[in-house]
Amino acid sequence: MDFKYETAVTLAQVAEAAGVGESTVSRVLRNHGSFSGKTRDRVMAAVERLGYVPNRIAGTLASAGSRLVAFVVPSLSNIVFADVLRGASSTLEQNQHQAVFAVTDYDPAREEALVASMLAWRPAAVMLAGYEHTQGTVRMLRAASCRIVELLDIDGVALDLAVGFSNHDAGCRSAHYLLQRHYGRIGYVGHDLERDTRAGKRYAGFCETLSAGGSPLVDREIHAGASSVENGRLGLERLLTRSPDLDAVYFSNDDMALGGYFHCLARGISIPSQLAIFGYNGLDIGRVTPQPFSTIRTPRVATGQVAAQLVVENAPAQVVDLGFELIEGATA
Amino acid sequence: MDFKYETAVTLAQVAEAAGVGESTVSRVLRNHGSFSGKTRDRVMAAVERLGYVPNRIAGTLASAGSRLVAFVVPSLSNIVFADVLRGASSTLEQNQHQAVFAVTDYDPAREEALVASMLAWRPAAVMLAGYEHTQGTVRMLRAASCRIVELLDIDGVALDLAVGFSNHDAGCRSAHYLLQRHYGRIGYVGHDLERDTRAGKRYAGFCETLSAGGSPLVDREIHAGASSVENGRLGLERLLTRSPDLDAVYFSNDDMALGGYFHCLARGISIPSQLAIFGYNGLDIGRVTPQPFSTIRTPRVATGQVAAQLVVENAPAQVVDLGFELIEGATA
DNA sequence: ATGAAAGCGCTAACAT
DNA sequence: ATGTTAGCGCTTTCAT
Repeated sequence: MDFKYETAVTLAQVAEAAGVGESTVSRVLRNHGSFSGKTRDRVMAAVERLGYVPNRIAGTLASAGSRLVAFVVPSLSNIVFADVLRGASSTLEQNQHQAVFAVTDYDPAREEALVASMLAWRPAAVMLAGYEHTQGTVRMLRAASCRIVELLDIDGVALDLAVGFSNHDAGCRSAHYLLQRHYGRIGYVGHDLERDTRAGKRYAGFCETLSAGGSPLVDREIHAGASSVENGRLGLERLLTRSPDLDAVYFSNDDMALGGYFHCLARGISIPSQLAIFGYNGLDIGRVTPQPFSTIRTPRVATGQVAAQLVVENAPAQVVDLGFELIEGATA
Repeated sequence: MDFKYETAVTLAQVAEAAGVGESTVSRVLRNHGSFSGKTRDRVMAAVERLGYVPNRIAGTLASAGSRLVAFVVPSLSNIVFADVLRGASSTLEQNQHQAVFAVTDYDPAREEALVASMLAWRPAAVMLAGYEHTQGTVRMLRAASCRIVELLDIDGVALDLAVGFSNHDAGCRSAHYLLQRHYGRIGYVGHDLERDTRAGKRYAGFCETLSAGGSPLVDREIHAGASSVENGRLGLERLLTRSPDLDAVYFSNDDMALGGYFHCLARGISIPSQLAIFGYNGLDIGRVTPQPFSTIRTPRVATGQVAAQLVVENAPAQVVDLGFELIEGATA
């Protein structure tokens, strides 16, 4: 079977059908410049009749102004990035921009390759997660004439725009909370901190605050792989095998914490009396568990929205701190 | 502060710097046609020196062959679509294609608008969820000279390519399983079936099989909103208030089922002896709960991969049934 | 208010 | 093996 590669209707054909010049059609379609109501009607009629769909490839090339926004995110399965994309995509749509994306799997080298390939589309902006990029990535981005937005992190020096919150502070706040509640033998269960540098920053802040408070971290279990509910469960199991006398555990995020929570349920460990659990992200699921999670809620959708807004209005370089909110649940 | 809108380096500049013609540079860059090793080195050196990044906008316009693939998905927060995108995006990348996306929020009218806007990029293919589209959407897609891929559903007539599995059959299989296990008073908890038509097909198949088996559905609770863990919990609570004597409940998917599971945990309802729970999707999280979920695992990532592969190789129109797998967990 | 014509940066014949 | 030359389908001056 063969496919209909009928050449699409072009603006020139519309112009001819409407009996006007090409530029007139262009003006009418973009509602820019002047034209009479009569011509507009004629043009629109022709557009309708022929089923004309403007070719943005050509339009972009001619006007040198791209309406593409490139997202280079570590993962799509991670609800965090899905939320950011969702927030951004509605704002972008409303402003006639298009989202293009690529997934790095938390690999900086892949990020570099993907940024290169994205830049070939001459996007209006490139959106990245966090501050940790290869030299090559930074060089390319600097050389490109597009906006750069670093998302979900503000602990560092921004290349251009940055929208998010301080992961380091989030770690500190979590530690404060636990100390305040008189937990004293605290452990940590996390995933690959080298790759997820934002989790690394939270961990660092958490440990600093614990130490400053006189109750340094007792033990930790760090899984080399990605964050997941399963790894959280496994991590807590291992941690408790080594250090059964912990009274609280900080998880690298809510997914991991949920795994820990399941482990406790399965083993009959009562929460929080025997063991307190503290997470990060404030996922919806943590509000539906039999005991709502103690965690930190991050403004993920808002991060996407604000980032998109700044790009759309071509705002000056700046760092926007959206903050976060500590949720006092029932698990710690 | 102002931004560096330095005009980017063009192929012509590279050609000049390398002392060769434009087409030679083009050939070298695309590794197509013939050129000497010497010239290749000269060209590559110039590319490197100038930091040249090819402009795909121009390239696409000139070659009339787009390497964009447009995804119009109902939701990104739903892990199902994130998985499909993930599967597709790696395959696409390997073949120098780019994914563009837009989110419909399960609204057919938005789908139509977004398809129109996507078509303006002259994509090589448009990927959609399922078969239910507005007349306008179908007309536009038919008129466009691009491949159309309908994902995650094969219960219907495909426009061009379709990759997925039968949701209707999945519903039937689930019912069979429950009947076989001698559950007899069966209920259903679901979300908006009008919008999520695939869930609707499962529901239909499920009910048919139950009736045929002599144990028609006893009661159902359908939440008007989207699927979520919270709505699953709420739904089960309501259902049990009305029909406390059910012995099994089928959920529209694992997210909803997880909510139901949490409800049981919170209320001390023992699973599966007091109440059996059956889900759909086979999410990872369902394997980590204290009792692994009884559910149906769907090939989401594979759906994305296969769809991308077919597009890349411009395969003839066809329907690919990837099937599904029933997982005998501990909840039913 | 409208049309003509010159590009935008590249690819793809067609020469040589 | 390499250069020359038309476009691709628009937008954008610049006339009129």
